[in-house]
Amino acid sequence: MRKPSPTELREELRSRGLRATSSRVAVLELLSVTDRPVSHAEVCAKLATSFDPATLYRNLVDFVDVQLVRRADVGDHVWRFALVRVGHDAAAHPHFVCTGCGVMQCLPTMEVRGPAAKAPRSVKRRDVEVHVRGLCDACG
Amino acid sequence: MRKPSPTELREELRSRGLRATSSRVAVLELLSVTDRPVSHAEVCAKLATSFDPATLYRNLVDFVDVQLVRRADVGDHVWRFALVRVGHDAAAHPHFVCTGCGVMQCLPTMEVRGPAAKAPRSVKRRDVEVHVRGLCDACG
DNA sequence: GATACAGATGCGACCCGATTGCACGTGCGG
DNA sequence: CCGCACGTGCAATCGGGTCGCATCTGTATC
Repeated sequence: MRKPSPTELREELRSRGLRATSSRVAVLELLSVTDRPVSHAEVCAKLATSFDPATLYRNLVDFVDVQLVRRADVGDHVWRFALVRVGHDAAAHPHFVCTGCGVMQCLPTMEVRGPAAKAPRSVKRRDVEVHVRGLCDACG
Repeated sequence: MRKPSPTELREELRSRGLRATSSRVAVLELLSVTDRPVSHAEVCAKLATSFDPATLYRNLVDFVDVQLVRRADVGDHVWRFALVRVGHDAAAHPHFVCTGCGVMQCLPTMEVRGPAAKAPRSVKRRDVEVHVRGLCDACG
């Protein structure tokens, strides 16, 4: 993951209507250089010496509110936060979720199909996220 | 959902190596007559006048341990417990999960397909659960 | 049936992630 | 460079999930 410059990060924040505070820049940078969803606890582990855990939490929630970040729950009762990357629509393709360690991975070549007769409207609309849940090779 | 007789429930428990206590019979009956995953809180709402919440919780995890019940997290940070029904393999077909209210629904006609080239082994093995996450018609 | 004991229960305590209230601090539009 | 709306720090709360321990009970055995 490319490390964006502080200026880029600030502009990204400002363009979403958020003030470019130092904690937000730090959190956003952390997310930018990490290619997997991270939990609030992980963010704290990296940044809690500089910022309050509640602040980091609110930063993450703020990012979710402005759609900079997606909040995912992998099944372990811990929210994970991952940058929404341009050209990467969550609804576009399934994602593999390891039920052991929580890592997520794109499955760009796969798709869900079949008659959606009795399915909810959101399925027919393709307005859904598909999670393929199992053990990753490392956990398996 | 058919209501099984207490004797059937007791035998089911005994056959799994669990003692047929009154709380277990009550919880198992509740699960048997409910066709959607229920949370610990819901079980408590029905049975807490007769049994301790911690007991009900332990009953549920006991059931999970002996594979009588499946524990599902729908994304709201609340475990849901659903009876494993014969002839209903969770890996067999996708399940729709409402991200609003948590109801789960089978999508028996749908399937995930496509080249699984870079996918984890568990995907190739089909040893995975597929969740289609979106809003149900009621929440939509 | 009576008995013994492994397993189950009830109660309370505790952990930890999530969330919020409030007083103080600061980014940034004017 | 000023003011204030927005953000932060701190502490407290809340709730689901878990566990320890003393007591009780389902069951195998006699």
